[in-house]
Amino acid sequence: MKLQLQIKMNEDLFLRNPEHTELGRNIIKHSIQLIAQYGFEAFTFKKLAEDIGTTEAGIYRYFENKHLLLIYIIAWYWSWLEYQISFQTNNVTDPVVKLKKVIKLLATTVVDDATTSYVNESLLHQIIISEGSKAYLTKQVGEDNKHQFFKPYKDLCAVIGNIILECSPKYKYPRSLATTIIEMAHFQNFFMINLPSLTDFGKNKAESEIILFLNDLVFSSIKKG
Amino acid sequence: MKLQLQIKMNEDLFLRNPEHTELGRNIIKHSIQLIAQYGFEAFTFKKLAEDIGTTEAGIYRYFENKHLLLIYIIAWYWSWLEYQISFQTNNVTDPVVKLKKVIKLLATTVVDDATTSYVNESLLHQIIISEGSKAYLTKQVGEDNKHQFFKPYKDLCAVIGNIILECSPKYKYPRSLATTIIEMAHFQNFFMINLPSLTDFGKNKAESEIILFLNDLVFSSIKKG
DNA sequence: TTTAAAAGATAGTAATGCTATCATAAATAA
DNA sequence: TTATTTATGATAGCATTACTATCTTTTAAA
Repeated sequence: MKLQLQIKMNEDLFLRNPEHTELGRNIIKHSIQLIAQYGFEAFTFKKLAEDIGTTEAGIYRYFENKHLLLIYIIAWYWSWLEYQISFQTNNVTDPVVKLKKVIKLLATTVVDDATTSYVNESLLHQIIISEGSKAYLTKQVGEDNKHQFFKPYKDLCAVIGNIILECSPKYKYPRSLATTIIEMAHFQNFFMINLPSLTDFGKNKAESEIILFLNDLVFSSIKKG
Repeated sequence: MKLQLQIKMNEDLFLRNPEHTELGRNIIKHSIQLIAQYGFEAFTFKKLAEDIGTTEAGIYRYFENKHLLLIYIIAWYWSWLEYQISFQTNNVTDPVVKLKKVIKLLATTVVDDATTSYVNESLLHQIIISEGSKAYLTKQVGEDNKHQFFKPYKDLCAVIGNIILECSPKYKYPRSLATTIIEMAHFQNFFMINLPSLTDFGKNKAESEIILFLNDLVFSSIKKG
């Protein structure tokens, strides 16, 4: 049985739907590779076009600019991750077990998912860590938000917030704790690799330790009164 | 009694020390204003030069590029904040009281400090919130780190980590918790203003609630076992 | 098989991110 | 005080980036 996972993306993100054409799928695939390789600042549509073997103008027919392309692939990731979470926590009744699974999913380097042929989730996870917050840390955040570009991130945050409430119905800050888990799963990873003295994981550089830290943080917060 | 607070900056950050000349101090002053106004991406040396009334080439005599200028002003802020913390927690013996003061200092919008004539700390605080992580979320982070550009941030993290250990000597993740407090003090603020559904502070939009959240997070983590 | 949609090829333009040079003003040392 | 270093101003230029426009050819759906 071979399944293709399809994620419905916000139409305002693109001029032409990249999923519908070979070139479009190549834009997604190669932009993930190039952003992971060069970083978002040094990534240009010209390099992307050369990498694909098309022209700059060709890319502009799909995406207005590189910022919207970044938001696209990041939004795709959050949607994909929400699906992963709902899949992996399906039939799990204990919310504590659910929350632990969520933390593990957030903090673990993803393996490439074969049901999405042109997206390399592993590279995408690296992009989320290094470039993820650049999607919203801009002056246009308000405009972008009006277009609902951050809905997948918000939905994920709501899902996690609800699991937190299942664990501890009286906990006062489920959403802020959810964003804290999400952001810290990535920031601690970035720091561990690049600025290890900002963390307590410099010696082993193991994701498992980030998971232990996050579990400790989350469950001591929500378990008490 | 009039005091001038002087912060010793890393010499590798600039070509010519901006503190030593009128133009240099203008570069710092106006870059803080313009980055706060336009955001870092839209900020250019040309706009800065026009704003000051000098030429682009003039700016380049002080800073190699805008990324190093950003690191400069952010590093300045962390150094200034570490000084504020050491000043405000001086003579405080109870580490819990100290840590609460630190959280408050991190999460509260700064008022302009008159002892630093050409730096507007209030605007700088806004820049830290929106642009702070862009200083290190780059492909050059390793190179920049070799030059010790992030030392002020690391020092602050160490100071806070030590206060955490004073509170709870057996706590396992003092540095990661310190970076979590620092980053979340700013991210929750950004979210509260720009993407409020990612937080639990959307209704009142009050910094005091972020402080309550962080206090709850931190003290439940370190108080047990 | 026509015809519309997508892609390729090429050009061009304003802004960005620099570097270089030469003249002048201001500060400092001889 | 003069000499000379140091900082600034003024101007030019250049490669890259971030687009927009147009025209032709290929591909694919009606």
